[in-house]
Amino acid sequence: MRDIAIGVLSRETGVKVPTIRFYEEIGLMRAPARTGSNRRIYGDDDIRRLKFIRHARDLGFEVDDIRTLISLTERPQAPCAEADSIARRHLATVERRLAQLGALRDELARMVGDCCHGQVCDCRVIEVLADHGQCAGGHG
Amino acid sequence: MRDIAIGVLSRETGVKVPTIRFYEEIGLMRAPARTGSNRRIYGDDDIRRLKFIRHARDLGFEVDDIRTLISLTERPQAPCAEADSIARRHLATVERRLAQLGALRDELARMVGDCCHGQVCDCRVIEVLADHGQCAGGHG
DNA sequence: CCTACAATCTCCAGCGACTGGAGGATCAAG
DNA sequence: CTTGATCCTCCAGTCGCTGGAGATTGTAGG
Repeated sequence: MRDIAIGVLSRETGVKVPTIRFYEEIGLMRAPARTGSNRRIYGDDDIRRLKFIRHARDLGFEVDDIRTLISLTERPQAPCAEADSIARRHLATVERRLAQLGALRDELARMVGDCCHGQVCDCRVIEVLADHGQCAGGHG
Repeated sequence: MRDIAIGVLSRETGVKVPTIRFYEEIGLMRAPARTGSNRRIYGDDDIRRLKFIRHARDLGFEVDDIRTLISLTERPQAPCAEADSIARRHLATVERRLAQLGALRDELARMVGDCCHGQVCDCRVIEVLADHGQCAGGHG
């Protein structure tokens, strides 16, 4: 078990130092041991854990979900139904966002494409924004 | 010009009352006239403006961009190049997000699909999250 | 006219997920 | 011994809202 300083942990995981401390504060990372001069000492476990957290965040999982996922990794005999359902729920969210974003892109593309590059008073961009009726968008 | 109370404005635009006040605070909505008893009085212009704001927010434009777009609508003779460039920039952002989210969906779908619904120790969801190498994800 | 109750007002704290600065202590290298 | 990097804690700010407290005002019914 190497002794890893927070800066090294940061470099190895790509998570900024203040963010690591923040993760400790909110209980995603456990409070590590300290040196005599009060500096945090991490080990390889912490690198793994932080990479897990970071990866999950990159995938857009919320902190609460990550907390659950981590507690699952600590009970490896537990059925994985819960992990599965978190992932499924998240997948559904992502697919919803994807659909919304696709519609949004189409609308933006149309706005930009139709713009005759003249004056604002004739600008499709402004017009589309001003007239809600032109768009099929939901939101949420 | 009807006299419209903030609650009516809220109902007509789908923007919550505190949000309207917030928009006033940050200068998206102008400060309206008041009644003798200090209540905000809006007009039809304000409905239009708030709908514009809401629509732009729904489309994911940031408040700063909306501020610019609004100031453009108030100079209708100005060339629309700026509105166009804001929309283009936003379109590019949306397309980037869309691509990322697509990759994310694929990864999540794979995670969920590969999960054998057994124990956590064999769970693909957990495994994929733990092993960053398995994923092609960038982030930002 | 009185009573409810709804709507409004201001102020301010909180959300999520960080980010970064101030001001001080400590460490490693030259 | 000095320099500069790193670390510490604390706290305020980011963005775009959201909602509660506590006071006031408007409106409808009895």
